[in-house]
Amino acid sequence: MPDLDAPFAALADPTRRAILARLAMGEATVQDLARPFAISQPAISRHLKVLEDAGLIETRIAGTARPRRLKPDAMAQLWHWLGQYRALWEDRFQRLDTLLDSLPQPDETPAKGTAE
Amino acid sequence: MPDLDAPFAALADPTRRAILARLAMGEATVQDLARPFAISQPAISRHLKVLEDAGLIETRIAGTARPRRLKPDAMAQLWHWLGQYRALWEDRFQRLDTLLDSLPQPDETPAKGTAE
DNA sequence: TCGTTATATAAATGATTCGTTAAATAGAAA
DNA sequence: TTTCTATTTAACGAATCATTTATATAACGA
Repeated sequence: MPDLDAPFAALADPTRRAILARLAMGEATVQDLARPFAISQPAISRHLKVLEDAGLIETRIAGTARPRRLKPDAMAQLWHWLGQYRALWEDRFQRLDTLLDSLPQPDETPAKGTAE
Repeated sequence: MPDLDAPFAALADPTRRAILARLAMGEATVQDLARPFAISQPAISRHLKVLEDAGLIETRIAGTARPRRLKPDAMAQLWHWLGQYRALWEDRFQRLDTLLDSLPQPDETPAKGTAE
């Protein structure tokens, strides 16, 4: 079982998620990634190190530039890990559907729905 | 868009993931959850607070006990967020398959005993 | 070579996290 | 009431994290 701590921790930061969203559109250099943010370039470099240590991105060396690209496998692993629990929320939805189907009319919604 | 920081951060801890795995089998009290771990019960209570603040679990009050139960919706949201990137890793696999199909032979393995 | 650009690393600092033990709270039971 | 049990909260230290500024490295171009 791979290490899940690092990738989950890496995703728990909005700057890093924004970096990933940018990289989903293609390679980008540190400069490209630093530009839209109000934080310094060294801070971006450290975020990139966190992402790379977590296996979420990889680096290519091109002259003095180091374009980063997404490495989606790590995200796929988290996706599958969460999928372990999929039955729980789908079961919940299914039972909710069943409940709704069994209701006579959707006339008025009751108070707050702590679905049990 | 819901807050993703807290749930991702909550999952970046093996003790908390183990707690979730236990709760996937049904409600459990703090005592139940503390037993298998080598850390103190107050430490477990704090982990539970982190999980609850992240929306991953909820608490029911039953006398002096406070059984926790899973709240899978938060995990479903993370699952969907990761699913945004699904095309990337599936595309990667697809291209890998295409590449493999286009190769003439499964080239020689560096191992020596190619038992045929 | 020398200067510029792209990026990383170091040092300093403040915030957060994770664990502990001790004390507080609140219901159950006697 | 008193005492037990379940749990939270407080207080604290060690470790880690995020950010900044300043410095280092490394490749390019003149």
